[in-house]
Amino acid sequence: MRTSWADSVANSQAENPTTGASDNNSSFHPARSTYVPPHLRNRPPSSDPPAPSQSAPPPANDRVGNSGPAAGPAWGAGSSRHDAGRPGYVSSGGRNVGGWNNRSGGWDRGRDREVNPFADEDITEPAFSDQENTVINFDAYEDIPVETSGDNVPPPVNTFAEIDLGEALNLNIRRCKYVKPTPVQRHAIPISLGGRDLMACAQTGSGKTAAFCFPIISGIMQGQYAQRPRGARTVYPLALILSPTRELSCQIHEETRKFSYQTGVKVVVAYGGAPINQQLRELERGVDILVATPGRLVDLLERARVSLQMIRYLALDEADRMLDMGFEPQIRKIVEQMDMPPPGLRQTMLFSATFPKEIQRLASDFLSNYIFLAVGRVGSSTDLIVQRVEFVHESDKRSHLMDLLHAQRENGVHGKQSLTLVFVETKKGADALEHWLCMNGFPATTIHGDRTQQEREQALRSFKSGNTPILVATDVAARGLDIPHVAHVVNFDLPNDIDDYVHRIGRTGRAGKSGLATAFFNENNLSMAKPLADLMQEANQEVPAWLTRYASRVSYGGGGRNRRSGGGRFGGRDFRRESSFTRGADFYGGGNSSGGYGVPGGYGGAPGGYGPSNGMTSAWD
DNA sequence: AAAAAAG
Repeated sequence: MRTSWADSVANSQAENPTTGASDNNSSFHPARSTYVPPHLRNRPPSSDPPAPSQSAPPPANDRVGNSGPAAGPAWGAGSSRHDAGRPGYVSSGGRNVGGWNNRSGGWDRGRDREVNPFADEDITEPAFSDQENTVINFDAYEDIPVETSGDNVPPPVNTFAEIDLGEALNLNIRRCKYVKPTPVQRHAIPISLGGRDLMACAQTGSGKTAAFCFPIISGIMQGQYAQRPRGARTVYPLALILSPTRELSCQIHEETRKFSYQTGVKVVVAYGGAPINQQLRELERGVDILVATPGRLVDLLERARVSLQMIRYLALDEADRMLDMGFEPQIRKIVEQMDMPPPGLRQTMLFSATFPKEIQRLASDFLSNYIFLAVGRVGSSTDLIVQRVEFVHESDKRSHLMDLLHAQRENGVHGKQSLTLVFVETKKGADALEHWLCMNGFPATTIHGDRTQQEREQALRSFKSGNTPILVATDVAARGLDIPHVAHVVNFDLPNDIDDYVHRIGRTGRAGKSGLATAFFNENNLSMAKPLADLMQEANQEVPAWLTRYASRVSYGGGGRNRRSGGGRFGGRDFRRESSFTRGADFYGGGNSSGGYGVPGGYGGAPGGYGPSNGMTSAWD
């Protein structure tokens, strides 16, 4: 019933044959007609054993790694490698014997208890049987503009096969049915494998988690890390992944577990609102990658149950959020004031769909000689999301929402209602709207920070399963959550920041599928008129004339913080490109005129600087 | 001003 891996390729090619025609700015067009899936690549004409069937995961006690029929086909000798400068790598002539899975630490005994994270795949979405839709529509990503800046940017890859991620990880990639890397993965993975720090700005739903997870897992598998101290009850993770909400941390954990299945790399999640004792027990069983929200991590650090002194990889998901006003002190405490190795001694990766310049400036404190990567337009899935704005007075919002929901119910696809995510401004407002919807016969639930963690997770489960096809949410659900089958995002209350809008609408149109986003605009949202109109225009959306009129009245005080003015097509642009020419002392925190971004060589004509003629590559060139 | 994140 699931399509096979090869069929997925065929399907994704057949589904959307015309996508490539529109964008004249793209300079890279992978030769789709000659595409060969990774498991068929680099294969000598005969003699190699067949690739394993990805529809039949091996039993849970399957031997790990180097032996068995899976070894070989994906890594032909002579395929290009990006292992330069990675300490500890052992080249093994294309057969990956010996370089992998020889970590010390001896918790192999725990491995046979490792729960198969792929086992419950088919029962998690009982309401949706069209499994082929879970395959990413790659053609939707073919023509995406890419911009990189920094010293010696490693070239992108076109397939997973040409990256030496290791047998066990590649097997998991196949189990996940990832056919080929998404644009952000194509660029970010070689950068990370090259040992470089990275600030990456990529559209919502484009596979950022895998982009930072694969190099971490691969690096840990290869690393000959010194025996970690075994302090009384302290654990010493090698990698830390931080995210701004508990649900997102959960999701990253789930995903990372799949990627690390039978690799010997242990992933543990820690977040607030859940009993700490169970998390402590998990930690005591060993942890290589710790996924956490900031508050609970600080708690664990203060109890000395976790030490960061062995951290080799730090990833901040939704990094701009993590560094905004509310979170910044906590993040600085974790990254700068505990025992984490400084930039240069760890590898740091920051990911988000949006990256305002002022946040980039803060973030550069955490980075060393980093590469900036921007993939896609205006931080959004743009073309895949149809955006509508309607003028709705505050008092009319509920009845207007009901009209939308009625229409959607009647248009219901295949008899089942598609999922609708409704964003509101306040927690009280969320409860009130949920109650009203339920009273009016619409099965709704709500997620916000005043609910218990149990309630939050239950709400999300109920929504995902289609049991409660309407979810009323505050911004707690705005970022990162990957909820399949969200057909419609309603901004019942518009946010005050255009970046929040970008993240919210990004809950639909995921994995290359289309989606609809409707915003209710009224006199309370005047400050959003211009940023919203600009964003929609850049995304080739139809902008109502009335909104353009509001937008042209420039007197609204900039409350919407139109960071994109003059910003052009990219959701993110490397702030170093501008600051290196303005040289304002305020950008450098005073006096620190060359090393402020960890960029050796400064900004002048020196080799490795940021002159327009060197140290920069771009997909446009 | 609101949201999130520790209990």
